[in-house]
Amino acid sequence: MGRGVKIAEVAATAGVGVGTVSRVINGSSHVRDGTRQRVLEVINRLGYRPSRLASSLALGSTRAVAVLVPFLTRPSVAARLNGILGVLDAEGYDCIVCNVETPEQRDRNLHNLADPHRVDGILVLSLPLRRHQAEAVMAAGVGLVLVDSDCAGVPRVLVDNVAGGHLATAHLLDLGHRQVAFLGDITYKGMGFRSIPRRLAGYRRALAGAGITFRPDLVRRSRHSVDAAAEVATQLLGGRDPPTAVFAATDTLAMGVLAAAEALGLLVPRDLSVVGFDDIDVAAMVKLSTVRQPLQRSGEEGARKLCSVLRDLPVRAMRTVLPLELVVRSSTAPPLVTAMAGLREVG
Amino acid sequence: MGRGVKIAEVAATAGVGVGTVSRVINGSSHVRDGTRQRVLEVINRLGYRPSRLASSLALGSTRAVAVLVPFLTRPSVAARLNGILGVLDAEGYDCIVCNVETPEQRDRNLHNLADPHRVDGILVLSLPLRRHQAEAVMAAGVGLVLVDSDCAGVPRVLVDNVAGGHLATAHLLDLGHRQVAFLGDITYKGMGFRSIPRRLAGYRRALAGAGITFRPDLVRRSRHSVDAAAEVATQLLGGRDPPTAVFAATDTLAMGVLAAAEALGLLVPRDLSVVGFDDIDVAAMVKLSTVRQPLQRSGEEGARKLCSVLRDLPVRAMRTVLPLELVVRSSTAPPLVTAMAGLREVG
DNA sequence: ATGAAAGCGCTAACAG
DNA sequence: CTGTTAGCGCTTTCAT
Repeated sequence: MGRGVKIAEVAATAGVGVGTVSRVINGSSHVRDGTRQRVLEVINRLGYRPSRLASSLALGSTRAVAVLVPFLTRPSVAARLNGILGVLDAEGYDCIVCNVETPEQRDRNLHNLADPHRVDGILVLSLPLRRHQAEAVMAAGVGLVLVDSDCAGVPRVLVDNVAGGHLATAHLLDLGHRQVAFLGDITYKGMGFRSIPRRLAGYRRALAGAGITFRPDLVRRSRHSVDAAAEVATQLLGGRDPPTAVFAATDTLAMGVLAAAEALGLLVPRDLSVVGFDDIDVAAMVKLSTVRQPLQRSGEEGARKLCSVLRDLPVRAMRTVLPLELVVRSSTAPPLVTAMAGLREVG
Repeated sequence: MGRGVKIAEVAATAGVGVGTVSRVINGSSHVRDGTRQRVLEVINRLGYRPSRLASSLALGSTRAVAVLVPFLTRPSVAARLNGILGVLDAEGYDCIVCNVETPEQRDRNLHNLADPHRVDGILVLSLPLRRHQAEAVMAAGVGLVLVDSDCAGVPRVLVDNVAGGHLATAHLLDLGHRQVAFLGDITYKGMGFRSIPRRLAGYRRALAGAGITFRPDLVRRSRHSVDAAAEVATQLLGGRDPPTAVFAATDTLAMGVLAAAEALGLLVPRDLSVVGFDDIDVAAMVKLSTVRQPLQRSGEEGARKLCSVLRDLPVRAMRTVLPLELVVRSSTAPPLVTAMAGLREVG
């Protein structure tokens, strides 16, 4: 054990040149077996460990990638990040995580991470990039891949949120609901998340497809927390001509709707149907019907894609669209009127 | 804009030496104002950006720290990590996140992260370290701080889990419960988390303090997921001589108990009281009484502590104990028998 | 105040 | 197969 043992010392002790030691370390085949043993022995005896910085500088690669994530504490984000870390670890990359909560943070990070020799690549989660930002990164020779976000010319993995919004809404419509509300989140000034507006588009499309006129008063927004959603939902459900069903753009928002319903004494799904989006862990717990998207897998695919980029391998698909799936649990049912009509018919 | 502009080119263009350019970049005061302007102008014109690796190597510091986290997707972990990232970002450190799910991963990471010039410091979350591991890291000149984990001689921030377990149990006992169960998680082979065993110790101490004999059959374990906990809780509650209350060692486990109760048709808190631990976001949502620990803050304190270590500042406290607080919501109430006795008295 | 030069520790091309 | 040497790009004495 020795502090600060350098390759030269190992070479000298083993009676070889530094080149040979380097070859041994990096598993080059062009080293006689005896020599290798001797070097290895000295390395162990001296407790030598190569300097990461030095080898990275010589190699011209940091063997690290950064991931830009908005709101790390959201379960959906953590799930994606989990997938990313898994493959990056397996591929031997360090993963620098940058939590982003404001547009300034996003831009600052995006800029700084493009510094020479800072990271080999960047994975951006959910945050839409402007063309020039993406180009700046790539022009700097830094690999770039987007997850849950879109930008032409940049490798990306995403889901069809319009289809997802349609899926959720159509489920409610098929059940017989005619007053279906939409609960989205407020636009985080400047962050420009695109997923939720797209889900809203899907909602409108489904309505139109069913010949139902869009009621702007049934579209609400709240901050992205259970409490905030509950508050907004309380107003919505307590107002005049309330909906019999609501499509909440994320499971977290749906939780708020559920809480509001309970507080108002509404039984779900008897008095109110609710469908969410994402299928985070708690969704199953509260038996929420929801649109499931492969969160962890999106992270894995994105990370794999980045690894390809970094190895200069051809990216298999510039744009990978992951499947969405409606998971029906017990937060959705036909509206009371329909159910009663059914009874009447039967009777 | 130029790809690969190096400091020498800037120096040449500005008609100065590289030393001067370096001084300008790093804000050294010993540069004439005119010179500084000229250099700055050239830097901008050429689009020069210093190489992170090169400066780090010269400086002998990576300006990066690693954080070892077990099970990133657990809400409590994400909350802590969020706190860590916040202060590290503010302090200008990159944060490499290493997710750890097995003892081998933990040991491998701990070993590799101690490579020279890999990171300046390591923050370990919840994972207990053996003395020799901690010493190896520190001996390698890498800063080390523990969060939610204990190890003499290492700066750390934690809570008193024994006291927490006592707090939760005493609350139930004070309510009049006499059959109080404990639900912990299975020992993750080799990971050796210590928090939950300590909470169990607090539970036993509270029982003893109330003169109640410990019933081993009331102590159960499950994997750390809502589903698994629900399964175990179902057996517990459906068995002979079931408890009237359960202290679940984490909120996630408590969720399982709640789910099991509902499935069995037990009303909470009328037929069963439940108290959890952590106070993660969902706890409020399901109105779970719980022992709150400052999750995000623990991360912040830990990160701050690490920053002190890295700056060779004296660490204010080797061992910071954060406060615990009982949050009573509506998952706890007196047991039915007691409530009825009370009624009788009144009547 | 500023230029020249010696590292920081390793990799890789080149010669042998 | 292996030793030597020239970088990788920046910081920092040490002179001037």
